[in-house]
Amino acid sequence: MATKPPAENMARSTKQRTAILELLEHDDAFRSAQDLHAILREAGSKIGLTTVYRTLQAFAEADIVDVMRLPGGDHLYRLCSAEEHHHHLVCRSCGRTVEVAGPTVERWANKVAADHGFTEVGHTLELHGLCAECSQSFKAQ
Amino acid sequence: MATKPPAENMARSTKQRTAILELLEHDDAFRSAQDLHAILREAGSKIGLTTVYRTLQAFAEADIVDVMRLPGGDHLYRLCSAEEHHHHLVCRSCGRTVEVAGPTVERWANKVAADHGFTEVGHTLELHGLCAECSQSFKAQ
DNA sequence: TAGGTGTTGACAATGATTGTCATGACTGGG
DNA sequence: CCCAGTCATGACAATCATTGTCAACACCTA
Repeated sequence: MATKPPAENMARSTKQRTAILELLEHDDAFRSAQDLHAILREAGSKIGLTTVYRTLQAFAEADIVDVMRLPGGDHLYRLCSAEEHHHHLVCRSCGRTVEVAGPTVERWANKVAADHGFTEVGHTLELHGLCAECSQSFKAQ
Repeated sequence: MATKPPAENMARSTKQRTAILELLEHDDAFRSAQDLHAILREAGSKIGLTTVYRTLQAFAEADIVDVMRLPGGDHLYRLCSAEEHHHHLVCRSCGRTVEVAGPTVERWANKVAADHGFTEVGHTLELHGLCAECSQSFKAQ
């Protein structure tokens, strides 16, 4: 897949934004702003941490990336293919991520909410485990 | 319900721990450590913020309270009645909380995980919306 | 190419949470 | 009932991700 233009609703296309996007495209795991910043600096970029944060935020608002929260509270970002609502199944060893549609959960959530008189219901759901490969390694060991 | 002794696996029972527990017992919404600290100080207690944090952490580890994370990343705590695994349906206006069992979700999560070769799967799920009462208020307005 | 405007980046500021450590409060044994 | 030993407390400093600020800069269009 070729690098997309940074975003429709962001006024300008800059080196920094392009660099961040490219990085995300070659990565199928969630990364933190700090991670991405470190990688970019490592690669010789002079990009600022503030910019990385701002850019990722903008991407998130534009639905270009998905955000997830670590137990510690940090934000992780990942380029997402699916357009519609979906959830993530994340390997807690290698970070590999699978996108999962969850019509079952949506229905369940709506029903439960209705049962209790709640309206305007949203939900957050995350699955985490060990992917096939990492399961192997652990077993081998 | 009478105030329970602070905890089986905490060595000592102190005024501070009892105070925190009592507060949680009279509250059916999630509260932050800072909130609880503020309330206790308001009520004349000289309890320290550090203590509140530590106590809540200990309670959480002992499964005396449930923890949830705000989008901002803060921790919220609430005394929980159900012993088994369950989820929460939280009103984002008044904070009222309903405990919800989710066998449907558990099953779904396990199936999805298995389909992708994942093992040792866990999940986090949260429902948030407007409770019946708050829905009314908003409509009226 | 020139200018206006959106972006950047260094730095300071925020704010929740955690670490530290001397002082103080429980509890069981005598 | 009192004492010692140990665990808990609280004031304070330290962390650390994230956000705010603002002058300097880069992109895009005319």
